Amino acid sequence: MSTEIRGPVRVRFAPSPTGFLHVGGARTAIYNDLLRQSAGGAFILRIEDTDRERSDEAMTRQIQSALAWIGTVWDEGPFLQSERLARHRERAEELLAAGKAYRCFCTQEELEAQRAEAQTQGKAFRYPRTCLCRPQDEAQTLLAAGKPFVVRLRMPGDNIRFHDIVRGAMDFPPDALDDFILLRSDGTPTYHMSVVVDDIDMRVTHVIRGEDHLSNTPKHIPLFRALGGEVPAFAHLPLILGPDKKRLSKRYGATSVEEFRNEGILPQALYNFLALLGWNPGDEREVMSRDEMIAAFSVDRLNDSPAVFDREKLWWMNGQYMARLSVEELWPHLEPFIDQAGLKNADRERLLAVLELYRTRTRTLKEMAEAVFPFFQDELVYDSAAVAKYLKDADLPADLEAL
RNA sequence: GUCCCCAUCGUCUAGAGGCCUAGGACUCCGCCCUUUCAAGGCGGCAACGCGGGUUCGAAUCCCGCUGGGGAUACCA
Repeated sequence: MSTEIRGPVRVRFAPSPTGFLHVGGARTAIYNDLLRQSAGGAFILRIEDTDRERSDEAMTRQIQSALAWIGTVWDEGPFLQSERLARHRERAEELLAAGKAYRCFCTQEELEAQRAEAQTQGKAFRYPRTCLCRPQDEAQTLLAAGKPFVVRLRMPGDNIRFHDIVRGAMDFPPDALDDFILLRSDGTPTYHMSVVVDDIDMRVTHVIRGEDHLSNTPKHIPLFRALGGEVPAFAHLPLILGPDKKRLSKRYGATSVEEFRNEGILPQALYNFLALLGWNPGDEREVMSRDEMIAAFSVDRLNDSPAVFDREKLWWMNGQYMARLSVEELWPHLEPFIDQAGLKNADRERLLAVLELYRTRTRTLKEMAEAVFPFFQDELVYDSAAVAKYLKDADLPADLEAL
C-alpha cells in the first residue's frame, strides 16, 4: 500500500532524558526530520522528563546538542513534559467527570497478587475492573476516608484497529488490553496520559517512533478518542540490533551519538548511515546528502525488519565523506582532534599539507589527526614526567631494528 | 507464561507471481593503476530458515514449525 505523504505534517521526537542520545533515538529523529523536510510542516522536540528521578537537565542539553550536531532541525520546542503536568492532570479529571475514567482503590499488593495468579494460570493479566464494579456509595466512602487511588481509563470493549505505516493493518482484541492507569496515586500523570495529551495539544499528525511502542498504540488510540482528539497516523520503526542480534547494547562499543563524535565520525556520515539503516531511496545510491535524502524520502520505503548496527560500514561511510571533502571543509570538525593530538601550535600550512596526505588514507578524524602526529614531533615540547612514564622501554624488537 | 512483531549473502539491503542463472553496498580475496600505502577501477567468494499448500509458474501469496525481537509496571 502506498502511503505517500504530501501535505504539511506535524511530527515530533520525544526522547526521555535518561541518558545520552543513542543511535536508535537518533535514527528515529532522522526519519522525523526527513518526513518533516520532505512533506513540509513542523518538527516538534519534546523532552519526556516526567520521570523526575531518572531525568537530568544536563542530559536534556546533551540530547539537544547531539540532535543539532547530526543535523536534524526542529521547528518547535524543546517542550518539557514536566512543565505540562497540570494540563495532563486537568484532562484526566475531565475524563473522570465524564465517566470515561474511574478511580481505582486497589492496592499495589492486591494487584501484584492477581498478576502472579494470572501468571501461574498461563493467562495474561488484565485489571479485573474491581473498582469499576464497586457500588457508587462504597467508592464515595473510600474517597471520603482519604484512601489513595489511581485513575484508570475505561477501555472500550471493541477491537482496536489501526493502520501502521510500516507494518500495515493492526488489530488488537479487547482482551489483550486493560484499563490502564492515567493518574498515579500521587496525582501525577503516567507516560501514556502525558504523550496523548501532548500529541493532541501539539496537533501531531504523524507519530514515528520505535517498535517498543507498538503495543502501547492500542492503549493510546482509545485515549485519543476519549479526549476528543484526532488520532494521528503511526509508523513503528524496527529496532537496531547489536552483532548478537539482540537489542544494541553498550557491550559492543559505542551506542551514543556523542561517542561516535568523539571517535572522529562526521555528523553527515552518521546521519547518512543511520538513515540507511532501515530505509533506502529505491535506487542504488548510498552516499547521499541530507538534501538528496529529503528529495528521495518516502515513508513507504521504511523497512519493517530489525537491522544489525555494522560499525565497519559506518567507518567506510565516514571514509567516503573524508575523501570527498577538502581539508578546509573538514577543518571545523577536525580541529578538536588536532588539539587533542597536541598539535595545536603546529605550523598551519605544513599541517594542512600533511593532513591532505591522510585524507584518503584514514577513516576517522581521530585517525587522521593521530596519523599526522609523527610529522610534527620535532616541534613538540615533551613533558618530562610523561617521557619517564611512557618512553622508558623504547627498545625496538630485533626484527624491526634490522629495518 | 500470555500477547504482538519480524525472517534474502557474515552485515546493510533491492526484490510488491514470470524481468532472478536472485541485483547493489560493507567486509574478505585477486587483478589493474601506482616508486610505497591509501583512494579509484575491474573481478571473485557468499543468501531466499524448514515443511506443507495456492498457482502453468513463488524469494514474492496462505498455513504450520523453527529462530530472533518487542510488550506485558502507580518506567518512559
